[in-house]
Amino acid sequence: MAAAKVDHVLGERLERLTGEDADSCVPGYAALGQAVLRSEGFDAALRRVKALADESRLLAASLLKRRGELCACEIQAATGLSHATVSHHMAILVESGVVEERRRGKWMYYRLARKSPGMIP
Amino acid sequence: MAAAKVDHVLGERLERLTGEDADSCVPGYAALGQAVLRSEGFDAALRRVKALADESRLLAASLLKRRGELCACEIQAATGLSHATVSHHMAILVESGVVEERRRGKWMYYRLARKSPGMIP
DNA sequence: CCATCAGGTCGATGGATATCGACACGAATA
DNA sequence: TATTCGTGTCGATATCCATCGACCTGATGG
Repeated sequence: MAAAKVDHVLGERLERLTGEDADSCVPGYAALGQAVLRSEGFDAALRRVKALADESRLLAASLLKRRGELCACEIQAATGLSHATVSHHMAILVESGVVEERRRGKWMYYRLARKSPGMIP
Repeated sequence: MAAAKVDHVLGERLERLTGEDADSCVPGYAALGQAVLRSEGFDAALRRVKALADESRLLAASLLKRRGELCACEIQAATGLSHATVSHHMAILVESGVVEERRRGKWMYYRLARKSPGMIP
């Protein structure tokens, strides 16, 4: 676990020379990949980046960062999309935890959530 | 530009009472949306989040964050994907500026790029 | 109570993209 | 030089998802 600082290429060649065949590094890295996939916060981070990985949603988030709070009709005006599409996008942003929503009568207001964890978990 | 602190709902209703029709807030916010879309760094930020908005690519980036540097075959082992798919994913990560690459003989090494700008421009 | 309005929901669809097999290419190796 | 090995490239395909029209839900106003 702590012995991974050596040059892996030399290590792999050494392992091969000592008897292991081509896939000498596979089991260890496969387990590491599975561990990272199941690690705390990976799913949440993936949902956050996926939520922002759309031009319209990143635009909405950027507008919220600049203006603080906007209602759905303003985001619709800024993006030029139909209200159905805006509703769809904002639901994704809210569900991912990037944006918080607040009703006020007929209007729905959106603002960025406080926390800003790094992109890469 | 600095007069946007007032409650937009009251402002919109006031505009409507003063003669403007339903789309009173549309032109201003449409122009704002276009300005943000064309603003410095928006495209780069969009490419970065898009590059990370895939389970395999986010896993690769997370592994690079933990291990510092990995070669293509190790990422292939960790993700369980074909080498063609890994090559495709790493090209996207490199092209977006999230990851840097370095050849050494037959092996291609990847590491995270230094800068980590926020997700939202 | 009825009309209007902001926004949510649903189904269909067109475009984007993740994935892989097959092939190509350069580097190490015998 | 011939051979193996790691990786890039190129279709083809299957899946995902952004978008919108149509309809529905709640709230406001007369």
